[in-house]
Amino acid sequence: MKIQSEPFDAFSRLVFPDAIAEQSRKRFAALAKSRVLDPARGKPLDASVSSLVFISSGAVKLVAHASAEREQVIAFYFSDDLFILPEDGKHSFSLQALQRSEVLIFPYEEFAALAQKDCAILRYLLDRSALSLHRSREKTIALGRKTALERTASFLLSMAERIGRPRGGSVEIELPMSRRDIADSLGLTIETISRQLSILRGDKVIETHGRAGVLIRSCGALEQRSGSLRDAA
Amino acid sequence: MKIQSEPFDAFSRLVFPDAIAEQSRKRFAALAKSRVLDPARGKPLDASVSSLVFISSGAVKLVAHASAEREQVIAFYFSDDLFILPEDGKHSFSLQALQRSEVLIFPYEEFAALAQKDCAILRYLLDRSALSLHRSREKTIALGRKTALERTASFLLSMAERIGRPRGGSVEIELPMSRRDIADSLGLTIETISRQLSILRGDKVIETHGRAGVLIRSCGALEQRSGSLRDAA
DNA sequence: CGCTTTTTTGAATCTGATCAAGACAGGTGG
DNA sequence: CCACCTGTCTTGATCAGATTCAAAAAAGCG
Repeated sequence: MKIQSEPFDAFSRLVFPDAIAEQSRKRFAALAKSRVLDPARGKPLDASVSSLVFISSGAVKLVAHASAEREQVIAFYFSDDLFILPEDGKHSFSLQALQRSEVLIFPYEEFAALAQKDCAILRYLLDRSALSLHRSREKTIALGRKTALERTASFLLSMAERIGRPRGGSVEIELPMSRRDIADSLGLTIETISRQLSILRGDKVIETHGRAGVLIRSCGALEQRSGSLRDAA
Repeated sequence: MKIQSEPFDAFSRLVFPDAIAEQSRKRFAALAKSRVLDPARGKPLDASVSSLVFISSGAVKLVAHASAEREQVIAFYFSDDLFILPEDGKHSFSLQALQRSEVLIFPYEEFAALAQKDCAILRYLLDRSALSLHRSREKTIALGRKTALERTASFLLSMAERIGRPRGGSVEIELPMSRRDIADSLGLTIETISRQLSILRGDKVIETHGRAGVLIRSCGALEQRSGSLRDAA
């Protein structure tokens, strides 16, 4: 877990072209609010206006409150992710830390207006936005047409890709989120998540170590259980 | 249903700033493939590469094939909508017409590269992309945490907003999609959709006329049944 | 008007939710 | 260092909402 001493510098290196004027950089910096989010503390984000959020370090969840007791995790985000936090509309949204996280928050409209002077920045935003959209569509498929086991397998594969550490033929994951978070992300209950993990454990596809540790022993076996296209053949 | 004699002109008026150079316009035009999609004909779109699609007239569905017999409708698009058709990855995607539709197809990478010379165009793309993302996230909430009745109510409200015609306090909708399409969009079966519509009809919230005609007699009553936030209060 | 396709309705089944105990991890204080 | 305590996770039994299977009714078309 790397700690950025200067969140804005990390953001700068990723988003800005090398040639950007120092003055321009400063205008963006003036727009940024830097925050440290802690899992213990309350809800950090007023989503009264659409924001652009950059995760400098840590891990967060974007949560939608469907109603009083129903929460839906829209997405998980990790270091170097950049995404749009929507303003509250039919549902209310909030950003919650899974672990201590450093984030940078920009008002979306102002940022886009400023970026309109430099196409490279807009282009970067567009591509990140397209990636978010692609992931959201994959989630739609999972929630709409996959069984509990398939959703769980897909989730593990997605986490392996994003935060896993390859260990020979296996992949080791340290899950920063609880079973409840996983359940709220997959549209299931914690009990169901636990049962699916037990099934995968029984099939020797994964090992679990403590609450957070997961070792994927066979990505192939997991893919077969994930309900993706190639398996239908 | 208006018919555009010149799809590219319609696209042009929406996307390009007035000041765009004629030469630049021509370069975009050279990139565009114009197609007429028909419901009867087979699958029109090779999604071998990411595309940008503009619906000049008509109505289409973006479908993901989860596996042999499982289809998920990712989204419906209507006149003047602009969106990204993803290339095939873990799942395969296709675009299918709900009615005769005129569409414009651009290769995404080439379009974005060309647009990089004009920030206003990139900005338009970004905003449309953000809208797609927002709709996709709303769908995630529906599929993850809503009951069959709530999903059906949300669907009708969304269609009322996008293609409905206000009639006093009511809204009249002419649904271009079949029950199967609705079911595939909401992650349910056609039987369940039919049952939910019957319930809403029984409650005098809607009337149905033939297959396609729906009259929302009370948007408020429908919102109460849609499981959105305000109702929890 | 008759034929095909889509939609509606009904009954049985099943997957995942709910309710209810236990087991385990991991932190705290003796 | 270990016993205890708290919150999370796992497992089991029952329940409910949506699916599946089956058939009838309605819509749209030639």
